[in-house]
Amino acid sequence: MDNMGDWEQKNLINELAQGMELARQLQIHLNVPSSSHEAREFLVEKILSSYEKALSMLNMSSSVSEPQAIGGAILRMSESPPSLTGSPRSEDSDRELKDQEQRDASRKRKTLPRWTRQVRINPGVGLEGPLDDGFSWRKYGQKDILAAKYPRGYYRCTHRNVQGCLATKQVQRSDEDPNVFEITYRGRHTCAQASATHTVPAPASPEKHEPINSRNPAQLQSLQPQQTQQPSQEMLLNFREALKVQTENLDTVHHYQQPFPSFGFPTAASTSSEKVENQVFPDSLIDNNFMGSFSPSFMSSATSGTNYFTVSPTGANSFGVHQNLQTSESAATSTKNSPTAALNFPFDQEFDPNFTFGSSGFFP
DNA sequence: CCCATTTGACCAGG
DNA sequence: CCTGGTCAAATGGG
Repeated sequence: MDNMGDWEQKNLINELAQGMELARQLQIHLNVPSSSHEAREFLVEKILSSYEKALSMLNMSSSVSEPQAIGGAILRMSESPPSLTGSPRSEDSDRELKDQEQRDASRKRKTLPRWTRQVRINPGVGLEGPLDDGFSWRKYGQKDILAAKYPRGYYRCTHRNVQGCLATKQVQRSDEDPNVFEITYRGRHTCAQASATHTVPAPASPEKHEPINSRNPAQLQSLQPQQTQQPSQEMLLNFREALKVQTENLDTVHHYQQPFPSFGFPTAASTSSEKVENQVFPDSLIDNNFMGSFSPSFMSSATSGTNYFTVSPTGANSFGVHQNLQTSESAATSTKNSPTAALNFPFDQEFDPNFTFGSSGFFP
């Protein structure tokens, strides 16, 4: 970051500023009922592409010099250059012909977007679990990967059967830095994750209701024909989570210190986005359109900083996400006999610092 | 009793 | 043939 040329930085700022401007426009559009779908869609597209550009700039400048040194952020699209762990594509095993839908899906899968996020957890303290992104995942497999010290965990969206949500993620602990997890997401969530605040008129299914305190970051961009899927979803989700916390705090305490100490939103809200959210953005809006949860001040501060996410046990706990939290927590704390679970520290595994990643296909 | 995780087998692509 | 990804029966926790 420091080594980013000014011109580059300028471009970046430019891009972000534009994104902000577009977001503002979108905001206006959203408040005008007569605004057309197309117009909104269009704006969203532009905003997304704007962020995409900005991100790629960041990635370029950071990866050229220090791949992940700064623990920086690193969202990568599949098209982007190699460098990432030699995890090639290879996918699509449409053996799941159970649904004809899934067939289409499997076909789609080839084109499914894939992006990787590196998450650094807080060392030291035992608990590392909550690499939680707000979605509930269900583990469906684990595999030892050649040339990788740690096994890779496979997760799919919990609501896959019910809603046909094809989102998937893989969690791979980094070889060199055990505090870093590479999480590869595949596909976008189409499920109306919990928080049936409104949405699905599902007849009060006797399901286990998430003990969600207030309401879970509703991740429902579902019915949107978004073909171009991007990491944005992921990021924005995090932003919203942060925002959510702010909102809550604003309700009660008007002076939040650090809702999430090491969550990677250091100077965020430096401008203290005060009541902006609640007023400017109606609830429904926030739930339905993730863009809506952007307050200019928050966005600018958040995006200008590093966009990597460090997870701290306590910090994430306060987010009130459970499913995942529970599982990972139990795995990490109660230390099961098997070295698995999303983010369980395989302390019980061999731990030889075999830093010779040069031998494997890590580097050409 | 229900449901998520575990774990070895299975499958398809390279 | 090897490897990564997924399935599904068994397992265990709540």
